Amino acid sequence: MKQKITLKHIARELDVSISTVSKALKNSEEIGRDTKDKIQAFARLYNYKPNNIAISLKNKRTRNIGVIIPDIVHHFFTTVFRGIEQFANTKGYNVIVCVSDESFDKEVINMEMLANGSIDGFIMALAGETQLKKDFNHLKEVTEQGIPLVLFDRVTDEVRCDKVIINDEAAAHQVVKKLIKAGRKRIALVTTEDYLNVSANRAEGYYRALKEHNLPIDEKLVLELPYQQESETLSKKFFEDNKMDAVLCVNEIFAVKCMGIAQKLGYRIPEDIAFVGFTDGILSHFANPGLTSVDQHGQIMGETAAQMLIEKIERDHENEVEEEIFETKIIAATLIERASTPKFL
Amino acid sequence: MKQKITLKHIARELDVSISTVSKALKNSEEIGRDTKDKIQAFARLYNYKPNNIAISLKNKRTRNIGVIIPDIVHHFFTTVFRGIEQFANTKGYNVIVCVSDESFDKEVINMEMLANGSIDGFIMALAGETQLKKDFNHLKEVTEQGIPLVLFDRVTDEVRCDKVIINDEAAAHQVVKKLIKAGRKRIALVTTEDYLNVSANRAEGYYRALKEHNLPIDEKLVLELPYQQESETLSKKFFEDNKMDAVLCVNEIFAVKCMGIAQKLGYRIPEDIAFVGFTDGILSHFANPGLTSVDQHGQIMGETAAQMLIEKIERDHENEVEEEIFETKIIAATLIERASTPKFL
DNA sequence: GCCACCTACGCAAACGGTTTCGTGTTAATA
DNA sequence: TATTAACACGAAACCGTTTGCGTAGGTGGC
Repeated sequence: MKQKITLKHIARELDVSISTVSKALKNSEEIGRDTKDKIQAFARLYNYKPNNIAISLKNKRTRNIGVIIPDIVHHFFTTVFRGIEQFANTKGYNVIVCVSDESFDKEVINMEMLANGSIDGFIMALAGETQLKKDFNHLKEVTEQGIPLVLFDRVTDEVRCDKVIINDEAAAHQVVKKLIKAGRKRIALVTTEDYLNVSANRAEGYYRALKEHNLPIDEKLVLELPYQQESETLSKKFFEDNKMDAVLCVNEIFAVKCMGIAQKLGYRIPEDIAFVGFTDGILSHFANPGLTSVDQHGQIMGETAAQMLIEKIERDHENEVEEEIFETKIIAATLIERASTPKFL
Repeated sequence: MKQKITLKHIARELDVSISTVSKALKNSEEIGRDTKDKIQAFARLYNYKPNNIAISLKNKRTRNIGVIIPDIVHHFFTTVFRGIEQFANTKGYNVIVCVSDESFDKEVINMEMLANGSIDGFIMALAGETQLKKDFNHLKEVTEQGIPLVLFDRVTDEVRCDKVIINDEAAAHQVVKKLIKAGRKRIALVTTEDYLNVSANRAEGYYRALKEHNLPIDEKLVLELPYQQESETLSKKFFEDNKMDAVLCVNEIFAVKCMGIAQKLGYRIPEDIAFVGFTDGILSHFANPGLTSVDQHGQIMGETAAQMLIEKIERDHENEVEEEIFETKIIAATLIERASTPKFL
C-alpha cells in the first residue's frame, strides 16, 4: 500500500524546502527552470495530488455544497439534485447530501453538522415538519454566520435568503382555467395537508380560477390526503360520494392513484373525468392513460439554485463586506398534455 | 454577521492558552475546575463548535464517505442511496454523492477529486461505460492507496474489494421456473446490451431455467434494447413478429413499456401474456395492471454497503497494518407478485 | 528549610498546504 | 573594486485543532 505523497516527502527526497516544492508545482516564476523541472517530474512520477483538506483549511473554503432535502426516493427532488450536481461539478464543487426525512430535528442536526466548516453553502427544501412548526432558527443562524443559503420549492418568507420556486399558484390557475374552458364544471382538488407551501399555493390557484369563472366552490370537492401514507379508503370514499368531471392533484402519485379508483368505478378518462397532476415524473409518463401534468422543471431549478449559491459563495470570497441582496427566482411551470385530459386549445 | 468563533478567540478573550481551552472543552483532568467552568460557559455562550476541517486534517479522517453512482434519477439507486445515507448518519458520517452519468471519464474524475483527502472511503456502482471498457485502473489505484471501497450491484471481479450484490442469476432463474410451472412455454427476455453485469447475470438465469425444463432457446425471443433510450419501434416490432406467453424484463421501465405495447396489440395480461420486471419501484406498484417484479432491496443493499465500508474504515483507523480480507455479500431478491402474472404456487 | 510531588497550565510540534518576507549568491554596473 | 539588482531559494507564519511534555507555583513531609 503506497501512502499518499506530500510536499514534505518530495522536499526531503529532492533536498529542497517545502516552499520550493509548493512554488515549483504552481510553476512560480520564483523557482529556477531546472529545479522546477526536477520537482515537477518527480511529482508526476509519484502522482502527487495536493490534499484537499489542507487546502480547505488554508483557504477557508471547501468547494463543497450541502444539500438538504426531505426525501431522496422522490422523482422531483432527484431531478433537482441532478441539476445541482451537474452545475456544481462544472464549477469544481462537490455535493454533500443529507436527507431530513421530513423531520425537523434531522434537518437541524444535519445543518449543524455541515455548518461547522464542511461546506461553503446550503441548498435546501424544507422538511414538512419544519413548515408545520414554522421554526426557522437553524436557518437564521446559518445565514447570520455568513453561510450562503438557497431555498427551493419548499421555502418560507421568514428567512431572508435566495430562493427558487415555480409559479405554483399561476400554474394551478392556468390548468383549472383550461379545464373550465374545456367544459368541465365540477373540478375537484386532491391535495396534502396545507402546511406545505406548494400545496397551499396550488390550492389558491385552483380557487382563484373557479372564482374568476363564477363556479361554485364546493369544499366537498377538495380532498386532503395525508402526505406519504396509503389512504385508499379516503380517496375511494371521495370518488364514490361525489360527482366530478375533472381532478387536479398536487402530485402525480395522488393523480395515478385517483385515476385507478375512477377507472374501477367505471369512469372513462378523459371523456367522463379528466386528470391533471403536478410533477411530471416517470409515473405521469407511463401511466395508463398518460397523465397530463405540470412539469416543475426540477433540473432547471437545481441548476438555478446551484448557480445562485456558487455565485454568492465566490462573491463572498472575493470582496470582504457587501450589502446583502436576496433574489427569488421563479421558474415557469409547463403543462405536459397527455391522454388523461381532453385536448386543450 | 457574527464570525465563527475559534479556540484562539476564546483563549484571547479569557487570557489563557489555546491548549488550555481545547483541553477544558474536552473536560480534561489537567485543567482546574474553575478554569474549565469559565471556558465551558464562555464556549456555550458563544456557541462554539470545533471546525470540522481542522479536525479532519489533524485526524486524517473526514467522516465523509463518497458515493459514485451512474444516475440519481433512478429508483433503485436512490433506494440504495437512502440506505447508505441512513446508516452513515447514525454512525456520524456524511455522504458526498457524485453522478458518473454512465460515463467512464466522469467516474474517473470524480474518484480522483474525492480521493485526495475528501473522503474516508467509497461506495459505488460502476458506470455502464466502465463495464464496457473493462478499465478499472482508477479503482485499483484507490484501493492501493488504502482507501476502502465497496462496490454494489454493478461490480467487477477484476477489483479486489468488498461487494454487495443480489442473486441476479438465481432470481431470474426462479422467476422463469415459476412461469414455466404456470404453463408458459414461449418466454421472452427483454434486456439491455449485455456489458452490464446485472443484465448478463439475469440472462443466464433465464437460459438456465429454460434448459432445465428442456424448453428450446429461441434467440428471437431475446430482445436487447439500448439502455436509457427510447426505442418504441424496436420493441413494437418484437411483439408483432413473435408469439409469446410471458416476458421477463431486466428492469421495470422495459416491462411497463412492453406491457403497454402488448395491451395495444390486444393481448390480455396475464391471461395471454405474463410480465415480470426487475426493480420493484414505483412503476411496478402503480402500473396497470400491477407489475410482478423482483425486489432488489436497494435500501438493504445500501445499509449493508455502508456498514461494510464504515467497519473497514474504523478498523483501518485503529490498527495499523492487517491482511486484507474482502467479502462479497449477496442479498436475496424477493418476488413481489402482482396482477401481471397468474398466481404462482 | 529542603526536597519531592502535585496541580494547573503553557509551549510547541504536528496535520499538509500557501504565501510573505527575507537572504545568500551571482553577475552586472559604476 | 564596491554597489546593487536579479535570481533562486528557505524560514516562518498561518489556517484550527490536538496532545505530549515541560514547568511554575504551591503543598506537604521530614
